[in-house]
Order: sequence, then C-alpha cells, then structure tokens
Amino acid sequence: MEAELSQEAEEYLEAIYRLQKRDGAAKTKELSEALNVVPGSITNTIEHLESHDLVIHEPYRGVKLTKQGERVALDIIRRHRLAERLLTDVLKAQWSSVHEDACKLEHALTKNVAALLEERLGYPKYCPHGNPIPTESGLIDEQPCIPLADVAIGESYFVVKITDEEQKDLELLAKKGVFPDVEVQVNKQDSKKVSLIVDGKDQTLSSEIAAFVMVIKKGEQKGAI
Amino acid sequence: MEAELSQEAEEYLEAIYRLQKRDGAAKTKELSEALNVVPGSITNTIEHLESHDLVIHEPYRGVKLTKQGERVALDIIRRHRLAERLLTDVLKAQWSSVHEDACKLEHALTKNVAALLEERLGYPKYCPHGNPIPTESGLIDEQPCIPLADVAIGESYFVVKITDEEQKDLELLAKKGVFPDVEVQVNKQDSKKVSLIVDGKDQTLSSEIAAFVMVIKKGEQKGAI
DNA sequence: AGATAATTTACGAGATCTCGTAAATTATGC
DNA sequence: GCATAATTTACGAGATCTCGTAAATTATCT
Repeated sequence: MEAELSQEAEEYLEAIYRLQKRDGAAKTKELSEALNVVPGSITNTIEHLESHDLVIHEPYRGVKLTKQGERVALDIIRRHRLAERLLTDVLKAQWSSVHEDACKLEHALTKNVAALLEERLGYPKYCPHGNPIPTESGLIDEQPCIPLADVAIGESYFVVKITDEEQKDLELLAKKGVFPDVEVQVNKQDSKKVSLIVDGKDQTLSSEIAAFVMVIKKGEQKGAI
Repeated sequence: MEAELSQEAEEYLEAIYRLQKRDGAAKTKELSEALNVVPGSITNTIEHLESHDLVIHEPYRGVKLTKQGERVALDIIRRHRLAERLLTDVLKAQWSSVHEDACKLEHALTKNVAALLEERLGYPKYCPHGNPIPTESGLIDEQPCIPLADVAIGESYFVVKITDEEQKDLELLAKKGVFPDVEVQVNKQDSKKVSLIVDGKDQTLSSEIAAFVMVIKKGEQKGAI
C-alpha cells in the first residue's frame, strides 16, 4: 500500500516535518541546509514529492506536508525513534551516539517489526533525546516546552528534550549531565552563554547549544517516561 | 573501506556463498532460480561483481567468491543471522517467519551495531534455523551434517539446521516440531515421503522438505546452542 | 557425432533518482 | 523603488543498476 519511497525521499519528509512544526512551513533554504543540497535541487525534489501528493508547495512561501505526507513522515519518525530506543535500551548504546545508526535502521523496519519492537520496549513514549514517539496510527503527543535560553533565572525546570542531532553537541551535553528528565536551574545568562546548576553541579553552556535544550517549569510537566 | 555494495549485489553474494558451499561453485542456472532472474541477467551482474574483485567467473564452469568476496559475503550472512536472532530472541517473533524481515535489516546494520547486538544476544553461535553465525573477523564454524533423507532407519539424530527459507515450509516444520536441536528417528521412507518420530509423536514429511532438514547422529553432535 | 541443455554475448532499455549550474523571477526590507 | 536575498525554472548529466530478449556458443550425454 505504501508507495516504496526512496531513502532520500524519506529524509526529505522527516526534515520537512521538523521544520514545519517549528516554523509552520519548510523553506527551501532551510531544507537546503538541513539536507546539504543546493536550493535548486531542493525545489526539484520537492516537485517530485508533490507529484506523489506528499507535500504542497506554495512557490516562495514554503512546503507543507499533506495529510498523507504527514502520515508517512510520522511513520518514518516513529521507526527512527523506536530504533533509537532499541539501540539505547536493548543494545546499551549511548543516547548521544545513536542518531546516525537509527537513520539507517529506520528504513529497514517493517511495520510489523516496528510494532514488535514497540511492544518489547514497553511502549515507550519518548526517544532517548526526549522526542515523542508517534503511535502506529500516527498520533504524536508533543510536550509544551521552551528553550533553556528563555528561562526565568532561579526557577527550577525539567529538561524535556534536546532538539539537536550533532553527536559532538550531544556528547557535550551528556558529559554535563543535561538530558531528558534532569532538573536544571539557570543562575545567569548573557548573549554568549548560560550558567546553570545540573544535579548540584555548576555548568556552562553556549547560547547556541542552550537553544537546543527544551525545558518545562517544574510542576508543569506531564508524566515521566 | 568497504565499497558500498548495493542490496542486490549483497543478495548475489549471499546466494553465491550458499551455492558454492553446496556445490563447490555457483552455476548460472542455480543463481537464476535462487534470485528469480533470467540467466542472461545473472551473467551480466556477475561481470559487475567480477569487476569489483568479489568473484571469479570461469565461463561455463560457474562463479566462485574471491577471498575478498567471501569476506563480504560472510559479513552479510553474519548480519542477516544476527538480525534473525534479534527478531526471535528479543522481539519474540516466530523463527519460521523471520527470514524476510532479516533480509531488510541486514543491510541496515552497521558493523558497530552488529557487534553490540552480538554481545547483547550473548554471542549466539547459530541462527534460529541452525546456521552458524560468522564472527566479526569472518570465521564460520560449519557443522557436519546430512539430510534427513539419507538417514539410517531407526537411529536417533539431532536436527542441526533447516536449509530452506520458504516461510510456508518452515511453518509446516515448526508445526510438526522439527527445528534445530530436536531429536528425531526415521521409521521408514520411500521416494515420496519420510515417516519419523519427533518428540514422541509420529510425523510425516515430503521427501522434498526432508531434504532441507539436516541432522547429525546422536552422540556425534557438538556443544549445543 | 548429434541432440539437448546450459551458458554467454551483445544490445537495449527503463527505471529512477538525485543533484548541480546558471539564468530568470519574486520577495523583502529600507 | 531599489538593492539584496531567496527562490524558481530549465536543462543536463551522471550515476548506476538491473533486468530482459534473442541469437550464438559451449558443454554434456548418449
């Protein structure tokens, strides 16, 4: 029933989903940067996706997923995040290093295997980076959260998720103890860096990286993982 | 270092390995049947593999893997069989149904993930069908065994492996209790079928299927799984 | 040696994709 | 409006592969 998308096409849909959620629509330049492809090629491939009714392209305004495209994107994201949990929970890989391997695995998980995996993992709600895992029927439960850079000084927050995929960044965060469900407090911040307390220890993050750390105020979070 | 083989090419190498082990070399017609491709196309693709130094093709005599080709083939087989054990041991899938899914997964397992998987599975020696799992360095420990069709009447044997991949055949065998490490005794046989005792029950197998069931005489087997 | 089966050869084609370049067009901000 | 940035358009090309057909060749068996 599903039209056998190429891996590249799947990557496009994943990227579009992410950008659309952030900005309302995926712009050509952003996609170009996310996928490392020149803008002209993006437009070309977008056309191809459009011919399959996966996206709607409004020239100069960006790309949005169709209902069907969102369905496919969520399915890929689901497989990606389940693969990540397989890697961390079962294979005991570091959460900061699983993204790449999951990218390969996601294209090899059939619907059936994904379902078995989900069951075996105990129906996890989140990936190791804190992103929600869509259900088989395409539901996704996004947590409300704000970037660490926009936080009130002195208040306590819980880390919800890390919206970054660079392994070196994630390893840095892992080393400093910053990952989902950890409690943090920001002491002070300027345009360059953020000082915070994590697990009783003082830590510093660059503003760039702090922008990837999404948190929610203590007391407002939903049920844990 | 490895030259990024296509999935098709990997399937060819797998099939060649299997046939070469059975017959000393893989003939075009056998490959044609195993891969469901007309003989002319086989020869073409073989040429391609030969240009990559993965096989040596002696016209009219068959194809053999080069040292390098064998290395690659064993690596694919390793990933395939580890994937099968992931499916059965961790995801609790039926051993008779995992071949197809493993075919997809094998191409997505990086060396690193395969190693983690192997460790997590407890360094299994065999796949669920009883085939040995090559080590990371390319060693494989083939068990001596004979087809159930060639067995002495009345003697006790242990099933070593099932050299068939058709799900419907495997399901039949599973239903009759015939799988690796099971003890069997043949009552009588003719050119059409084999009568045997499995786990105290009388069973019958067609000669065709019995040819896929490899056994070893009781008392001669190596350590179990 | 002759018949049959297996194999190779040679050719083409279709499937796609995926990407880049460079020029033309449109949006945006001052 | 104008300058700049973003985007589209149009074209091509390269990467491969992978496969099938049909005729020619070779092996095999009696």
